[in-house]
Amino acid sequence: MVESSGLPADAFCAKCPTRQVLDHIAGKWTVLIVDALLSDGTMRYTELARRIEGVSQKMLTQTLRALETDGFVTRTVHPTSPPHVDYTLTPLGHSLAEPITALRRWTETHINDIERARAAARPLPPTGAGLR
Amino acid sequence: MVESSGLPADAFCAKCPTRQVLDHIAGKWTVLIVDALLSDGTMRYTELARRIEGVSQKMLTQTLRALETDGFVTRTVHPTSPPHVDYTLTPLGHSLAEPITALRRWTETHINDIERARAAARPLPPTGAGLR
DNA sequence: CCGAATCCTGATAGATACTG
DNA sequence: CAGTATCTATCAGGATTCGG
Repeated sequence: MVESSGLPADAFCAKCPTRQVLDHIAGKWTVLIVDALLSDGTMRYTELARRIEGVSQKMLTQTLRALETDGFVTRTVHPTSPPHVDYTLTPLGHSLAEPITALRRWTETHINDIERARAAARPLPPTGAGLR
Repeated sequence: MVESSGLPADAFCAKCPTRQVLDHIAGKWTVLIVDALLSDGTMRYTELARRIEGVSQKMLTQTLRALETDGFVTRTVHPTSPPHVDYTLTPLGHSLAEPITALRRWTETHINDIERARAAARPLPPTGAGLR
């Protein structure tokens, strides 16, 4: 597996472009956006905003633009009033959707085990999950 | 699939614990750490630091602790001098490794398509994908 | 009204230095 | 060796604003 700069794709190497892409994909909202578009086909901006609870307009726009430049979604503006913007997955986006859906599914399936592990790990967690 | 609080697991719902877990898993370093532990079995702190280029000590520690409380890795301290700490995947961690590895593999496989899309999208920045 | 850009502020990642 | 403490740069989120 060799990419255009002639080096092997290796996500463990900080320099490899794979790393940047992985960082995008691993982003908080990417999983949910791609997943939503996979199940619904084409969605409008506000449909996505409503579907993905808790996302801000800023992050939604920002993530969608990143997905667009990476070639995962296409953005179609209908010059109507009120404005109408459609987002849909490209073939590349569809192929990305597979591992991404697998990840969300895994999480939903194993949430019980994880919550049990959390309870067992720390019998008294007040706040601040990280180290501080 | 119903979790302990009696609600269906739904990552699209902001309240669902699945969301928090997904945020962890989708974190920048989690993918690389779990993946490294999968291939190497057991690794020491500095082995992980060396393997995963670009990770800071802070983020490595923080991510490892999160993985530990979520039940994905076990942390074993050998009371020797110098200190010796081993990290290894739990069975739950192993099962998580499958979708995570799939994601990294996908990225490494499709990096060509993505870079092509990026070049086509805008003759400008690769990483500054945010809106400005 | 929808989609998005801007400004402001609190949280978070990262670099560096220090410690048992 | 394996972290911790601290400081700083960066980024996410909220509110507001704007253009069609």
